[in-house]
Amino acid sequence: MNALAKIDSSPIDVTPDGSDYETVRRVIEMITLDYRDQPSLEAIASELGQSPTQLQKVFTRWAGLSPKAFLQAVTLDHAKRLLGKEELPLLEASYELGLSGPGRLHDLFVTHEAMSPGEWKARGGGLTIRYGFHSSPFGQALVMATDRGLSGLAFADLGCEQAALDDMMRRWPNAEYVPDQEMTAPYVGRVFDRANWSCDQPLKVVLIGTDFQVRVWQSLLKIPFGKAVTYSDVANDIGQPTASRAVGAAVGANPISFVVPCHRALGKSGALTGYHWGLTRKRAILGWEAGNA
DNA sequence: GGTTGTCCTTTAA
DNA sequence: TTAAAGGACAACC
Repeated sequence: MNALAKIDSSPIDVTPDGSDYETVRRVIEMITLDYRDQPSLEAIASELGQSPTQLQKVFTRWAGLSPKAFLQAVTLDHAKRLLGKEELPLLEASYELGLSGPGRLHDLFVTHEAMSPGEWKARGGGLTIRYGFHSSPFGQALVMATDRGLSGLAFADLGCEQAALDDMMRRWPNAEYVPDQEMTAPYVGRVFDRANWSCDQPLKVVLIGTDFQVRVWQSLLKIPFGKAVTYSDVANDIGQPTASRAVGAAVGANPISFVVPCHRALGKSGALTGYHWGLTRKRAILGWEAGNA
């Protein structure tokens, strides 16, 4: 608790555009709330008490897209395009690159290791997890790491940090948690700045979950930037074509959001079906990827 | 759009 | 080991 207080008083703003997210979030909410009568830029701007040009600037800086283009990028139509016709071969193709050894999983270049079932059963017992809050392009980011690598990444809107922390701590109740912003800070720059995505220094992540969950997450890691798959695609990929619904549950339990790109999993129709940290954020991330492709 | 069918994981006896 | 509950689904009114 006092840990939180300390965090609040000394936020580390690693990403300069982090504060833009609050504006962007509200724009997205407005757009999707009444998408039928597409509000004009002027209408949105006045609602937020900003000038249209100012809003345009913030938006473009954040997304790499104008509000209008962003709007396009978040439509059902565009989602279907992400799914594409050739998404299955794509999965197959990257398959052999996959699980053995440090490969090019994820454009972020991730090496991962999974916890053993025994470690999972211990519910994090014997594990020391260091954590810290940092601002990110998608709101406050809660970063968690063990000495073996990144183990958790969660999001929270301003003022809701405690809820996110509770949520994450509930997953591994027996672990020991130590607030340590200095230790977690470097991950933020590493993860959210594409310039730092390279294979020279693969990002180490630790997947803590059941066997099934880990298989699902590994499958997600193979989805390239700017692409998307359906839940049934993932089910196919792990060799259990009828388990799409269980896949959904596993995707939802993903502890390292963004890095494990659970936002690139869509319903078969291309509809965004759900997101643990809020649908708005899923839209934001997808739109951001469209603008930073 | 809502509603139902199905099937697999999880969790708790 | 078994049983019950329930899903970020998908298909079908």
